[in-house]
Amino acid sequence: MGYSKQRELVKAIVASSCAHPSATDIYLEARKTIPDISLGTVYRNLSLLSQSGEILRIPVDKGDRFDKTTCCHAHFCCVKCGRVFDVPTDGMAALADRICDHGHDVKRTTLLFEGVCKSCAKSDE
Amino acid sequence: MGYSKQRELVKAIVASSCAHPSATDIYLEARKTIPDISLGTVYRNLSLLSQSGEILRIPVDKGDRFDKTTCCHAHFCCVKCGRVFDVPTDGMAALADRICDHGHDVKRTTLLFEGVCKSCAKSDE
DNA sequence: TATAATAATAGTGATAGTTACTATTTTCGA
DNA sequence: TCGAAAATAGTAACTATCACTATTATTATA
Repeated sequence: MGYSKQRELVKAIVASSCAHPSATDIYLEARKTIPDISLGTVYRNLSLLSQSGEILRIPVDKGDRFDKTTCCHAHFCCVKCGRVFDVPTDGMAALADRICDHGHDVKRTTLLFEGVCKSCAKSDE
Repeated sequence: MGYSKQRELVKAIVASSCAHPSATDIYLEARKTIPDISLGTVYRNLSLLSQSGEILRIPVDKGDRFDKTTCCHAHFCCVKCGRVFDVPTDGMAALADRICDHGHDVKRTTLLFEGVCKSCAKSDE
């Protein structure tokens, strides 16, 4: 994997965001810096970066979301507003180990909780 | 939700399968019994059945998969052959409880491991 | 049982997220 | 500096899923 300012930008946007942006979010943000960046380039780089482990792909109901890779954590996604929250957790590594004991090779772990977040529940009343 | 033989069939197919079939898998299987069942009907019933908790929807990389057991367990998906394995686990409910303590309302929990399964790793050598 | 209201269907078309393709441009080593 | 390799922009294609509509099946009721 060589260098391109587009890939650096995509990585920087994911790294600086706490909102778990979608590919389209990242595309729109990237266009502020490189106006003619193409959506395909954003998708390709998101795939490359998540394959190499530099960012994390979160498979949510409608389209994927992306996260900077910090330590192992889970996500909570509100089915109403679509926001994704981080959930610190431990014990997941132990579970993955158990699968590896069976001869499988775990490359990626996704723990996702979905429901209605506090503020959406409030605005429902 | 009333009755329809199409919905019964979709439910029966999911209930009798251990392979975590996709919507298309279920559609193809259903056509053996009801040749003119439509793909839209399969999708609609899969949505209805998973909403009512009669079956479980598993969001995998490419398209969703469905499972008969709705009791809490995780999945391991092989990125090579696409097969989905069940992973029994406990402690997930405790995690969901912790999120609820923050005022959120957890409706669905997805714990997905991805990697290369034993037999795919073997056939790689 | 007959019938009217309701729900579900088949078939088709539309949508959205994502990937593939190609000609052009950029990167980077020699 | 030059040329091979990689990356890009732009567009088109693909796939999973959902929406729409006329028709058919189910169900409640008289």
